[in-house]
Amino acid sequence: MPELPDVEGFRRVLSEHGAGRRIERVRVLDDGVLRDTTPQGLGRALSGQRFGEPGRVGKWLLGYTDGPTVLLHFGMTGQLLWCPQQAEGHRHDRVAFQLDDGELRYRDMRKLQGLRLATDEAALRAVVDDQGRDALAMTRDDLEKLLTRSGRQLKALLSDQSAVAGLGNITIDEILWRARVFPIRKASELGSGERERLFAEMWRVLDESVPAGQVPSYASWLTGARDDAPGAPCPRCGAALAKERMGGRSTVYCPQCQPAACG
DNA sequence: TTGCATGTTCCGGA
DNA sequence: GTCCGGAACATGCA
Repeated sequence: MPELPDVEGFRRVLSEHGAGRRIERVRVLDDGVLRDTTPQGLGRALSGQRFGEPGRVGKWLLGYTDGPTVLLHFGMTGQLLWCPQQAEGHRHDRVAFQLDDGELRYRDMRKLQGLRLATDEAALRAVVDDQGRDALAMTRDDLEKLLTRSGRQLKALLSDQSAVAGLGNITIDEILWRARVFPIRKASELGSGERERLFAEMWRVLDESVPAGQVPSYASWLTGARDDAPGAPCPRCGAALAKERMGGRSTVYCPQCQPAACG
């Protein structure tokens, strides 16, 4: 699940329930998600601190406090939930930040990523500086430069978090399908009309997804048909959708709307 | 039992 | 240096 829109949703959860509140205690239920700290270290660093207004860069949620910053990455299966007191536990709860009337729980089945603790500016920078311009902050000019200067395949380029931060597999397929561009076209070989469509559709997909806290599954979107690909009809033209591995990721596209040859 | 999954990182090779 | 594919990570499901 977690791509930029999802992480924006988790940021809202942290903002609504955590900002300005004191962390009474940190419960680490599975230290397999701690990347550069220990249960004791995390507890010592954060207990007694107050959460500030959280931030986000790409798929990283930045949990600022009066002191250190806790950085959360959700991998493919992570979530952040607000659980009032007495709420039942879940087998995939990994870390819980206890506040006075409930707790914020980091839940993650696969533990592909996890939590990091940044105790100073340099540690925070180390993570943030690896990220490219956040997709939501990208201007037309930013994307223009990125595309014209790179000979890489679009799918791979847009998946690269150091190039554009926040886009994930589902979002990228959706954007490329709406812009009618074949996923492995070389970025620098796109025409100006195609670059313009890419920017417009990136903006539209994010604009509709961010308030929803996920890339929504609509019948008129590729998302509504992709689970049944290959073979499911393209919501736009009815041709059979294709599903192939491109740029190292499973990719769904419409051979009719997104022809491999320049169009 | 096998293959696949919406993420990232590391490695070898072109 | 750039780019690509493949494997690895941990877990559940069809």
